[in-house]
Amino acid sequence: MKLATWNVNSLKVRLPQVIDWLAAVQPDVLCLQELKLEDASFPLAAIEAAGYRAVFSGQKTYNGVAILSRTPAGEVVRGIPGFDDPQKRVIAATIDGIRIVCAYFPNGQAVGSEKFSYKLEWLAALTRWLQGEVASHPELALLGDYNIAPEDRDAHPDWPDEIHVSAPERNAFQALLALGLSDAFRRFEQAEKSYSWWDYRMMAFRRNFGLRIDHILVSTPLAQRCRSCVIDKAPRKLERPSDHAPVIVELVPAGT
DNA sequence: ATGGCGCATGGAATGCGA
Repeated sequence: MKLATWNVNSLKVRLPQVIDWLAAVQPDVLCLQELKLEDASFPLAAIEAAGYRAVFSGQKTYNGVAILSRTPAGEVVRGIPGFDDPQKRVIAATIDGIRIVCAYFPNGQAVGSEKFSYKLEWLAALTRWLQGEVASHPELALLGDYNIAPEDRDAHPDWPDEIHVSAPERNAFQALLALGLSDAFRRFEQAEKSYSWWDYRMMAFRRNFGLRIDHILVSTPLAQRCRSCVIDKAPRKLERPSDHAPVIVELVPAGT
């Protein structure tokens, strides 16, 4: 079973790439972030024609998240319960017994800014909510664009000591791990300077001037089933790419 | 990184992302 996440930076622009990628990679679940479109504009017909179902929480211009899956999604939750937020950043659903949480974490803009405070409040609310989710759903995966590079090795050595790598953000990431979650990518040997995002400017992708900010955290029962976790750089090499690459985790069947 | 691009909105110039 394959679970994946991809910040597409406009589903309208990236739809052909998403359809091609589904056919090539055949994930069972794909979490999407930054749809940048309203629910009424969600390209459901094209996704169903590709053999997938979808649940989504869209928004004009900014944000917007979706979960695509081969099998039906139940217990759908939009947003963080108890955290009133007009920004559409979270959708959760249960698919084949696994609680899938798809999240587009706030950027934060600059350490100390108003948006940075929002990022930390949002992170605290997410963590609080997930504590209960992990307890009620032993098999849980949190997939998305975290906008946090958890360790120094997750940022290019020349990346400034600012947003995405600050102590409060990294502490918040550790608080998610403390729920009993595990970074699937780090369960395996990986190349040095493995990143999932590269700025469009400055030939950043060619120079590999990037950050690893797209993650898949898994609960202990799922961690034991992880066979691999990879960042797929192929879509970043296409014409008009998203600035993010997809991340894929492969699970072996339960009880094997 | 000083900025550099890409996307959305709206129909030019600006805000935002990371």
